[in-house]
Amino acid sequence: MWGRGILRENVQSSVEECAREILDDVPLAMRAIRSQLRKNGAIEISIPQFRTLVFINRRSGASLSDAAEHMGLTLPSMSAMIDGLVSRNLVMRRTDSQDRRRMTLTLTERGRTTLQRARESTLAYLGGLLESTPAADRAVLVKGMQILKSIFAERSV
Amino acid sequence: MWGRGILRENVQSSVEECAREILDDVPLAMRAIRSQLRKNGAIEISIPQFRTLVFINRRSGASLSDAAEHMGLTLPSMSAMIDGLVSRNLVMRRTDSQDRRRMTLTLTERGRTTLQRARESTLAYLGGLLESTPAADRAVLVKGMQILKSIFAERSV
DNA sequence: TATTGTTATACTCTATAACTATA
DNA sequence: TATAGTTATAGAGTATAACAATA
Repeated sequence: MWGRGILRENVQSSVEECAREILDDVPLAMRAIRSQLRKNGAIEISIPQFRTLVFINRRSGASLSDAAEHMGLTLPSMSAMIDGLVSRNLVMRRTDSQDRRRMTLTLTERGRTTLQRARESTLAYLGGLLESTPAADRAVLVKGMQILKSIFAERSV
Repeated sequence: MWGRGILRENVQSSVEECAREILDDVPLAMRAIRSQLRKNGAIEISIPQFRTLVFINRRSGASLSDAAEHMGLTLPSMSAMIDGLVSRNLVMRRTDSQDRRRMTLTLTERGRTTLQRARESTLAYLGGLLESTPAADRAVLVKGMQILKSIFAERSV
């Protein structure tokens, strides 16, 4: 079963080899995803915009600070990004009635459909690339991604 | 051996599941790498700059067009990026004596040391994160990265 | 005429510093 | 005074359109 595709013998790997592979391959994948996201048909969005929409979709009503912290951005940076999303009618920004310093963020209808279409189109693109990959390799890839996530999840979000 | 860490039973994976993991996890890893690269001590460089330095280091004397094609950028974009690297004394840009339309790119001494230091510092950061990861998981991660690379290598250079 | 690159212009992403409004 | 956010400003990264130089 193992060994049908790329996976072969090694069941251990040095820290150094692993770090090298991550540094070499993650940026490669990222660039492909980014360029795909930018030709999503009608409404183009960037990776930071996409990630922001994902966050607001999941945490509807979150504040600007919440979003900035999640994305690892400064408040002015997030404020500018939300400006762009609001001006494109993808996000609604309203003053919190409880604490009038806070801004609450929610997706517009257009924001929801844009997010969903971007996600589906990118998944379809990735799916196309994965069609010719053996299922066993895909399983290794999925496990690898989950391990990758577990490594970065604590520190960098 | 398998199953010591995160890896468990599934040896197959659907295209959809796999695509979802890639789309969710690659950007997460990318952000961590980027933020690390930006605090490399003395000389800060961005991911695109880092990748450009890597390319020029490997293909010393390559032209602007070569670099642009490798990075998937337009010529004006790459021209601007090289402007920045030249002004920071990391890259030398000279007219090719054979074909005077072409610019040949090489690293300066400072470019070489900057690249090496950035690479080592980022690898050290990744290595630190990987210390507590079981070696069996690291092996899966390495295989996963290699599969990831093979998927994107053809299409998106 | 085709290729290689640059300049002009514009928009997004990001930061720091200084500010306003609210608590 | 402390917190939430905006405005001012600046620099990198990216694109398209128009241009110049060379082949």
